[in-house]
This record gives sequence, C-alpha cells and structure tokens, in this order.
Amino acid sequence: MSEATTEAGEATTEQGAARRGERADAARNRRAILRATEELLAECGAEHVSLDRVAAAAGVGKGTVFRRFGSRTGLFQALLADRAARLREAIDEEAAPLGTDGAPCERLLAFLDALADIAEHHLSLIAAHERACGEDKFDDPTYRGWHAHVSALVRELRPGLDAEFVAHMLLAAFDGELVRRLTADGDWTRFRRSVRDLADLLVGQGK
Amino acid sequence: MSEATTEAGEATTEQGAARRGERADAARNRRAILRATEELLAECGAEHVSLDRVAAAAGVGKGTVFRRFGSRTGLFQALLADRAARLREAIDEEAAPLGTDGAPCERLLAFLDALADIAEHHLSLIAAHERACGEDKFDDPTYRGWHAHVSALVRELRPGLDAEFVAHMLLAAFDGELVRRLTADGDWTRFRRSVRDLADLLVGQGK
DNA sequence: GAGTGAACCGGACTGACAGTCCGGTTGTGC
DNA sequence: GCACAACCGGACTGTCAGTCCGGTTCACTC
Repeated sequence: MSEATTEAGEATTEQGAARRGERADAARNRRAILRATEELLAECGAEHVSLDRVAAAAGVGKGTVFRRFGSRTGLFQALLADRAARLREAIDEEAAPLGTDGAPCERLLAFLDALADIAEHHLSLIAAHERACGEDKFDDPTYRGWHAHVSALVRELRPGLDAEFVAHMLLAAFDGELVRRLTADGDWTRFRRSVRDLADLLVGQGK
Repeated sequence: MSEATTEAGEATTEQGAARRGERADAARNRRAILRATEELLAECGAEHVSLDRVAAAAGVGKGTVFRRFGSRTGLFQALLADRAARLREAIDEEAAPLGTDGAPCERLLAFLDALADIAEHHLSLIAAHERACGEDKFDDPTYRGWHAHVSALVRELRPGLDAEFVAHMLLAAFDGELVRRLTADGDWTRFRRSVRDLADLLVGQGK
C-alpha cells in the first residue's frame, strides 16, 4: 500500500536502511531481488517462483541471490520479516490498541486482525514462506516473535491454559494454504470474524 | 503394533486385500514399497526419503513406484490412508466411544485422542505426508474425511460456530512439525491434555 | 504343461531446481 | 588516482520427481 510496502527492503531499520558498510551496488541488488520476488509471487503461484527466475527478473546473477540471502528459505524469511516490520514495531511501542498501552484482550484481537491484514495483502508470500521454511517454520524469527507475543498475552489473560500451545493454535489460523481456501470466495469478513470468535472462545471472558 | 500395522497394505479393504484383478507380483511389490517407505521414514527424517531410495529399499525399479502410486504425493497419501483405516472404520461403526452410539462430545474427544495415537506412532509419516501434499493437503481424502467428521460433531455441539473453521483448527493441532516440537521431550501426556483442553474450550459446556 | 497376450517390471533418461565456485569487475577508503 | 577488498554473475554440480519403452512374467486356455 504505502511506499514502504511496495519499495521492497525499505520498511525496517534492520532490513532496509543502508546497512553498515554495505556497498551501493549491493544495496541496489538486494532491493531489486526483494522486489522481483514479490512481483513473481503475485504473478505466478507461490510454488512457481524458482531462484533462477528471481535472479533473472531482478537482473542479477544467481550467485548474488545466494550471497545476499543464503538460501531460498532465507530469501522468503527476509521478505516476510520486511513485510511484518511495521506490525513488529507497533506491538513494541505504546500506542493502543496494538502497543503496550492497550488491554491484553484488546491487544490480542488487534494483533490477530493485523495478521489478517498481512495475510490479505501477502498471501502468496506467506504460503511461499511456509513451504520454503519447511520444518524450520517454527524457528523463523518472524514466527517466533509472533508466537512470543501471543503466548505472553494468553498467559496474562488465562493463566490456567497452556499458553504456548494456544498461541500456536491461534497462529495456525493463518496457515497460507488454509487461508487461501477459506477466503477463496473473496469474503475476508467471514475469516476475520471466525478468527475473532476463536480468540474469544480461547481467552475470552468465558468462565 | 498389531500385524496389520507392520504388514503394510494389509489393513484395509481398499488398500490391502488383493484388489480385483491385481497380479500377484504387483500386489507383492505394492506391499514391499509401502513397507520400505515406512522403514525409511522411521530411519531417516521425513525429508530424506526420496523415491529412488524407496525403490531401492523395496527392491523394485523406480517406474514401479510411480505406476503403483502415481506420484510422491500419492505414495504418502496411500500410506497415511492405510494407517488411518482402522480409525476410519471405528467412526463409521456403532460402538462407542468413537462410533455413532457415542454422545457427540464423547465422540469428538475420543477421535482427537485416536489421532494423537496415530501421531505418536506415525509422526514421520504425518510430516512427510504434509510436505508431499503441499498445497493439496486439504484435498487429501484422509484429511477431508477427518475434517468432515469433526465438522459434523462441532456443528451438533455448537450450532452457533463456524464449524468448518473450528474443525480445521482442531486438526491443526496435529501438524506434524508442531507435534514433533511439542513432544520433543517425549511427554505425550501434556500434548494430549492440551488438545483436550482446546476441544473443551471450543465446544465444551462453557456458555 | 505348452502357448499367448496383456499386465507388469525396472533402469536409463529428462528437465528443473537449489546451491557452489571462481575469474572478472566495481566501488570505496586512502 | 590508486589498490584492494567486496562484490558480481553465470557456468557447473548433485539431486530429485517424474517419463518411457524394450524386455519379462504372470494368469488363463486348451
């Protein structure tokens, strides 16, 4: 949406703004690769994006992609981290409803709704990220951050529950392929309501 | 466990017992392939099982594997269907707690516990199946069967909920990689309790 | 128990892809 | 303007899913 969303690699301090000592050509290529990846994800399905194609679309060699991101997994992790950067900042700041000033329940619902936003705009990325990470999905920094956040809120709201497990379940609602099916008809309202109802049942005032 | 569990391909009417017109050598190879797949899954991780290795371990050519099962996906689908056959039968019969004689809530909890049994004994298979199916996971006959069953029970127990969504969430607890992490310490009791608590919150007497 | 044809076998082959490597190039600090 | 470290890119490798077809084996008949 905003320029930070389309201008790959510019949204976060860590990912975007010129890194210490990074050469100009390196920074330029990094941005080109992220942008090309996103475009290919939007055009083709998440699974038809090979690194050869990414490199070609970005106008760089394959070696460059690997030097920048280490692996296919690393590329999608970096891209997801970039797209999730604003959310990351929002939950660390104070401003309600996402930030530390909000009430736990309000924060949780706002966070899940923000995830739905990300899913709505970057569904292919989420799907590609899951596939690329494979068994390491739960080790991905972005996922871990989300899980830690949700766990903490659940723990606060319902001390009796297995907060870590419940947090995984809430995040499971955003499985890329599942979301794609649930919203295949374009009805994101229903999905958002289902997620909110789920959260209500799990940590709401019930009991 | 039982002979039907170790003797791959013998557990179900559809998968095992000599199919109409199937030649003896074909049946023998089918069994050998399923058994070899399971052994490799147990030995190596779910992701180091290539079809070349399966074919070699089964003592057949690669072409045979593909003629039997169509694709990598088909192989793991067939193996999972085979391992889930007893559960499938149990929920279609009458005997409580799984069958139609049981109360809905009792049936649901028993079903989830039975899934935990399968997960405990065939975790690598579940993980391999998920990866192999990829975006088609939700189209897999076994998953669809489980989902239909859970959906129906949820609909009966809590008409107000989005039963299909809730059913997906309950089944999400059995994601292979997630289960592997949650039970990495060998404590399956905790996992089972968490799943039961989850079900209680979602469809229990609350409200 | 020999003959016959259809079903089946298996391994060589293809195409695609992730990841590596190194000779050549470019940017940056002095 | 110079020197060298950092960076570039495309050719190369190894692996894997899936295909293909000449040769073999089974089941059925007489």
